[in-house]
Amino acid sequence: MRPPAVLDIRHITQFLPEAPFNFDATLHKPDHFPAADNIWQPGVRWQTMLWQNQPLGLKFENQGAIAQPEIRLTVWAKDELSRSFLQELRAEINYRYNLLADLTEFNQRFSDDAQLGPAINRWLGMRPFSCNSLYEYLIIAIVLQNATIRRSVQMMQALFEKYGTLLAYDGQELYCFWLPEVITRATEEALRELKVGYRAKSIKRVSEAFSREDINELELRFKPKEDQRAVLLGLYGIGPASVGYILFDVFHHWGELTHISPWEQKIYSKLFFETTPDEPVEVNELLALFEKRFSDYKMLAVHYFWEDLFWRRKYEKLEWLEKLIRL
DNA sequence: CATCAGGGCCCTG
DNA sequence: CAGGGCCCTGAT
Repeated sequence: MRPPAVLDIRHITQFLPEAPFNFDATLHKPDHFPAADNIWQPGVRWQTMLWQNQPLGLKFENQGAIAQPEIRLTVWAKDELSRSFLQELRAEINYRYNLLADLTEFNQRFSDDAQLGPAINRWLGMRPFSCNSLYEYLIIAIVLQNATIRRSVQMMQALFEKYGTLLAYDGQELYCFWLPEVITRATEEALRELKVGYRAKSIKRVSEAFSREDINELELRFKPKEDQRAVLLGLYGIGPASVGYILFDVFHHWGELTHISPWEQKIYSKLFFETTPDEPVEVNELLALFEKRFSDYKMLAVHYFWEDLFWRRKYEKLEWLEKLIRL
């Protein structure tokens, strides 16, 4: 293992998220697989970030409360960072972590919903977030395809060790993502050695597309949802399931829910129809229910149910759920 | 031991 | 639009 790059330049800055804001439920998603680029503990998240070609070490600390939110962000870097760099970084973090998103309408509209209301109460101020760039999220999506959790974790770790940068800051050692060009220079065989299987081709071709700048993430943010979908589907190895996650997590379309995979179908069936896993409710019926009850907020609503479930799983064993999660 | 479906997607017919 | 193939792995 290469020695870590030590980051010793430090900047401290403060964020004032829109209230209500739930720090832990926003910055930690118990359903995400663990990865070597972040660590969470209550009130703190360490996260690496590759921004404008600079590997950064971030540390988010909760300094407020749900009604009076305040985050202290410490940024570690190798070199001195310019004022404009830090300003743009701040804007990017506000965007990726949805810190300024206004949840008022969502909270009010569903506070009386017998099922969603209590979940909103428990997780008031929780937002979806993606700490990753679009390119990075695409790599994660590819690694998730047709694999168990354990295997996704193993593939991601192998990719980090081979192509990422190990960073040391604040007493932590975490990997940082690579630039697409790095994978462009790798052969498909070299990728296959990391046990990513047929995904090697997708990882390489997506990296090539970003290296050529076929896709400009910042521009794509301002395009209509269906244009975004079409662009993403045009990438080799990226299909409707991956795109669904991206339109929600990366592009913040809170009503995007068009694809439900078999394991998710079984969990939704249990949550909304009390069915047994061997006889799940039809996907179309689930989609119709979500559309009717939550319309343009349906994925955000589902996010609340989903996270609620996985937070519970952290502290109590839910036998039926364990059987449905492919570890 | 073998077979199979899968935290999908591509390609072919 | 249906169905086979693909890296692997856990379930049966």
